[in-house]
Amino acid sequence: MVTVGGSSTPKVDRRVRRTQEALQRALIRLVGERDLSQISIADVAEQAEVSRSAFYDHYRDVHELAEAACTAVIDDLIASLPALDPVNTDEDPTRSLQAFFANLAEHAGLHRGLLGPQGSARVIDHVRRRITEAVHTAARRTAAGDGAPESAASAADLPLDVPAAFTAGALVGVAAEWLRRGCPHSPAEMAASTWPLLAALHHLDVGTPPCRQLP
Amino acid sequence: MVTVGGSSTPKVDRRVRRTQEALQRALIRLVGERDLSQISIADVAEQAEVSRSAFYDHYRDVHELAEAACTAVIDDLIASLPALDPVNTDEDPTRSLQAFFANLAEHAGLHRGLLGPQGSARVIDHVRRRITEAVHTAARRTAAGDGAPESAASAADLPLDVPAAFTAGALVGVAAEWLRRGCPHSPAEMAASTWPLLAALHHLDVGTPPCRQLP
DNA sequence: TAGGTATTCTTGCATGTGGAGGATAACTTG
DNA sequence: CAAGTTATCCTCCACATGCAAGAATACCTA
Repeated sequence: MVTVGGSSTPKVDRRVRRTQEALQRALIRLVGERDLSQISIADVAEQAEVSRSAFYDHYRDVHELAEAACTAVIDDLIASLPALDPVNTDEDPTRSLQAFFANLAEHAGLHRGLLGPQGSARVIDHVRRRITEAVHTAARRTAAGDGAPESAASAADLPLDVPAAFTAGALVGVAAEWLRRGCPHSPAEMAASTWPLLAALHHLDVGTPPCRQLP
Repeated sequence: MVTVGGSSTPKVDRRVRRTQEALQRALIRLVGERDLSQISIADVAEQAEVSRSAFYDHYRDVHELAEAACTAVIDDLIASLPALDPVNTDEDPTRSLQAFFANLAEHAGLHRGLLGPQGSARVIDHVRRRITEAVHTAARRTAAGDGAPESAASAADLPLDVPAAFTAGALVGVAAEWLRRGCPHSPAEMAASTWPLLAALHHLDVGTPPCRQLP
C-alpha cells in the first residue's frame, strides 16, 4: 500500500498522484450520478482509467476513497468557519456562515450523496471531527489571547470539548437537513436562521466558565 | 419482501416476527463483537438460525436491518428527551439528559458500532431525524399552548425547522464524540456540560421570534 | 541516458452479494 | 380440523469483493 502523507506533498511519485487523483475525481463524478451503494470498485477504476487492483494498492474500500476524496472539499467548508470566532466583530457576522451554506449548495449532489442516508458513516464522522477540531482551536485561540499558535495535536489526544462537539454536530445537523430537503432556502436565509443559535452558544461560552471542556 | 408496518403491529404472522426479531437480535449481538463492515449477511443469518435467503425476504442489506434493529433502542433514547422542553421546570432539569447519556453508555458498544466511523450512514441519518422530529414537536407543543396533539406528519412534509435540526445535530455530535473517546466522563458530568448549551438555545428560542422555522 | 526502484497491470482464487424459481413447511381463517 | 394462504428454505446464477504473486512498465536519481 502506498499512501500520500497528510499535508504538503514534498515528493510524491507522479504515478501515485495520478492514480489517487484520478480515483478521487472518478468517485466524485459518480457520486453525483447515483447512490454510493450503487457504485462498485470496478466502476470507479474504470471511470478513472485505472486497473481495479491499483485501487486496492491505495484504498481499502470505497469509504476510504470517499474520505480522501472529500478532504479538499471539506477544507473549503472549514475555511468558511472563522465566523464562529467571537473576536470576529464584522459588521455582518453571517457573511462567512453564508459562504458555508453557499459552498454546501454548490456541491449539493456530492454532499448529499456522502452525508445523507445513502452516504458513508466514515465521511460523516470525518467531517464532524474536522469541524469539531476547527471550532475547538478557534475557541482556544480566542480564550488564550491570540498568542502562540496551538500545537496542532489531533483532537483525539485533547480533552473532550463539549461545546465544540456540540457546535460541530449542530452545523452538520442543519446542513444535512437542508441538503435532504433539496436546499429549499437561500444560503442567506439559512445563515440568518443559524447565526443567532451559534451566537447564543458563544455568549454563553464567554459569559459562564463552568461549562468548558472536561479534563 | 414482507415488512411489518411502522406502528402498532395488529396481526403479523408469527413467522415474520420471529425471523425479523431473530435477525435484529443477531445483528445487535454481532455489532458488539466486531465492526459492521466485517459482518456478512451469512453471519447474521447463521447467528439468527435463519436461512440467508430469508434475510433478503425482509431486508435489502445490513444497513436496512441495522436501521430496524436500532429502532427500539432509539425509542429509549428519545424517551429521555423531554428535558429539552422548556416548560419542564424541574428542580434538576439535567435529570433526563443524564438518563440520555446513561442510556447511551449502557449500550456503548452498539451505539459506537452503529454511529461511529465504521457504522452506518443510514442509521446515523435515522437517529438524527428522529431526534429532530422529537425536538420539533416538543417545541411546537410548547409554543401552541399544550393544546391539541399535533398531527403526526412525517418530518419530510414539515417546514425546515432550523433550531430543531440544530439541536438534534448537536446532541448527536456530543454523543458521537463521547462514545468515540470511550465515555471518559460520567453521564452526570456530560449532562452538566451539555445542559447550559441547550438552555441557551431555549432561552433564545422563546425570547426572539425572528429565528424560527422557515416556511 | 542508464540503471535500480517503485508502481501498476494481469491473472487467478475463495468468498460475499443480491436475487429468481420452485419445493416444503408453518400459520391463519373459516 | 381442513383448506388456502404465506413465509421460509434450497438450489442456482451472475457479479462484486479483497487480496496475492509475478510480469510489465513508468519513474527518479545519479
